[in-house]
Amino acid sequence: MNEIENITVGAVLKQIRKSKKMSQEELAHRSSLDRTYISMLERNIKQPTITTIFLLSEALGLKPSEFVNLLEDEFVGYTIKRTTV
Amino acid sequence: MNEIENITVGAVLKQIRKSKKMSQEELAHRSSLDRTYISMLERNIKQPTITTIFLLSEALGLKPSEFVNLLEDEFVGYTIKRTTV
DNA sequence: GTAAACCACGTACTATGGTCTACAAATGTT
DNA sequence: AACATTTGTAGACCATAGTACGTGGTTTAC
Repeated sequence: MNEIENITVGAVLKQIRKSKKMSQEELAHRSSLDRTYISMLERNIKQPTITTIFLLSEALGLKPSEFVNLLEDEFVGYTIKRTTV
Repeated sequence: MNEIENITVGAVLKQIRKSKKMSQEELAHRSSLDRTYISMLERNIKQPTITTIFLLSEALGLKPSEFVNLLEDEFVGYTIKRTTV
């Protein structure tokens, strides 16, 4: 079984944002988040809280559960192993 | 429009956990999270990251998107206002 | 009653979410 | 080429996610 430490949103976030032809700066403005933070999310350096998921989804025009559903598809077959046990 | 600062998972989390007749400690063990942290989530003192949502959903036997869908239903009509603008 | 399970709650601590400023490196446009 | 737009990246900073310890209070069962 494949193991990962965290759920990362970079691929999904970038894909949706590009499909909406939106820049990081525009997404940052619409979600009232920082542009450099959006960049970090897309490069999988940070992971968002549930509130940030809601903000991003709203700004991208889809439901948070739809966003999360795309994450599920990406991480099918993976289990999360906690490093700090 | 009703405004909130954060998405809180307390009500949904507690409801699902109780419906599965699971204690906080058992949920903590299954999700490899701390029991007192589960307690804080249920009392809306902390908000989880997306990884924690996945861990909790897995432990509770539902899909993360289903968990988030329940949150959506709870927060229909609410907008998130950022305090730290 | 008393034991045992469950949970609220406090405090202290480490790790990381998220902001902000600034600059470099791509990428696109003409 | 030159210019504008977009994105990567670093470093400092504050707020909070998450752990770990304890204590006390409530419920359920014997």
